[in-house]
Amino acid sequence: MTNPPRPQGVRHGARGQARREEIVRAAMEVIAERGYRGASLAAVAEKVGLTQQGLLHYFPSKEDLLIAVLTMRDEWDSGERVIGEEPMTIAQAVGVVEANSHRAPIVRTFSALLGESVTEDHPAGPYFRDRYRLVRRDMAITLRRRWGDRLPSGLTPEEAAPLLVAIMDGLQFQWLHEPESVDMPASFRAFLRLIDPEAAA
Amino acid sequence: MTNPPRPQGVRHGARGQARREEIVRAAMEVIAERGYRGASLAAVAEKVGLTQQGLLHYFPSKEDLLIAVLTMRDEWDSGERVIGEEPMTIAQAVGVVEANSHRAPIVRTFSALLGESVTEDHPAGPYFRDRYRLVRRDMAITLRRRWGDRLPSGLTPEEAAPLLVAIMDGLQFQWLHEPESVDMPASFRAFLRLIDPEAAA
DNA sequence: CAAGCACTACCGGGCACTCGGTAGACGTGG
DNA sequence: CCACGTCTACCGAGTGCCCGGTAGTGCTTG
Repeated sequence: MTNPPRPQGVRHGARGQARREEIVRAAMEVIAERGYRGASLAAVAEKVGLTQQGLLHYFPSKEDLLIAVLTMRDEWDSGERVIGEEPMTIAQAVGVVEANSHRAPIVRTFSALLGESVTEDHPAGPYFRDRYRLVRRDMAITLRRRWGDRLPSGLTPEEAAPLLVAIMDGLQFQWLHEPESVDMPASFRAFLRLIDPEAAA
Repeated sequence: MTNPPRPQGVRHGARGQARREEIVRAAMEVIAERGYRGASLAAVAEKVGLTQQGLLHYFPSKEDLLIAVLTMRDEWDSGERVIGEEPMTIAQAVGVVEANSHRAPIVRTFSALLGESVTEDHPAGPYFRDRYRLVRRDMAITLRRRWGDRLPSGLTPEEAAPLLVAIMDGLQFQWLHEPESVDMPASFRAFLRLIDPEAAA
């Protein structure tokens, strides 16, 4: 990882960086509760014991805060992997789904953002478009490495990749709406059995 | 007073009903552009050549308007079928996906609403929860009628139903973000091949 | 003392919704 | 046939609230 460039404008010390992370986490919570549009800076500020204007010291605009949330997610769920370098394995994908099933608030945050992002000129629009592009490409690579140009079910990796991504997103919405009726990890594994009946994942 | 009045408040004539439909369509457009939270009554009113107050004459609150949008969708895509009576066939599902791929604005409207609906106390929350419940149940029935208790791939209808629903929702988000990179109907058919390699849809 | 940090005070605007009206269509009875 | 009351349709003005963002000021700490 290269040296993180100065955000812009104000420079922040070590203590400031910790505060920034605290703020981003609070922002994720508020977004989970009310969406990005419904999230007010004042509500985020209150969670970390600041006034709205104090918060604006760290993030000069609401959109900057959103970008920080999105960025943190990338650093987060990429875990050890360096983003855009080595795609995650199928086993790792199962792990992510499993982990998500214990982190409703975070899943809610990004599902809400995904939904909003399809509206016109939404600040998270480009993020999700680029992310989908990347994830589909990586997933196709992963599938090809494991099964070659034809999956057991006869699909090409390029056909299956968008389906895998769609399943993950789609299951999250059903699960968020009725957790007791949808077993997300089990459903995901069922889908993997669809791809390869032999695999134990 | 003793006389139980129409739903509440104002009664509307035939001309009024036409106006109401016009308003609901305009509301769908505005929601597609800015989400429910971002949609202002004034913007909807302007689209149909009314003031915001004139609009409130037809729908006493913003939430009432949302409910009308949701209701219209049910009447709409249920088409000939009576909702909750006869579940749609696989072929009909393919038809819906095909049709959706030519109706980006409507897909955008409901994808945006689905996203928002996972936030706390969102007025569309109960709608989507009930809808998912119903659609999963119906889909399981459809799958069982067609393939019995085990699909060719070995899954039970109850395991496959949430996956089918998830695929439809998930593909929509990818497609909305990059239509030229995602062939929604083709992907959906690919998924059906996953379920039954023999089937031609 | 300067930079980081957080505040008070303020602003312009948008929001859903209310109140109180007006204009026209329509049916009824004198 | 026309006055009258009622009903639908709509608008102008206003209310209270919340929003993101700006300006300026002072505390604290390395």
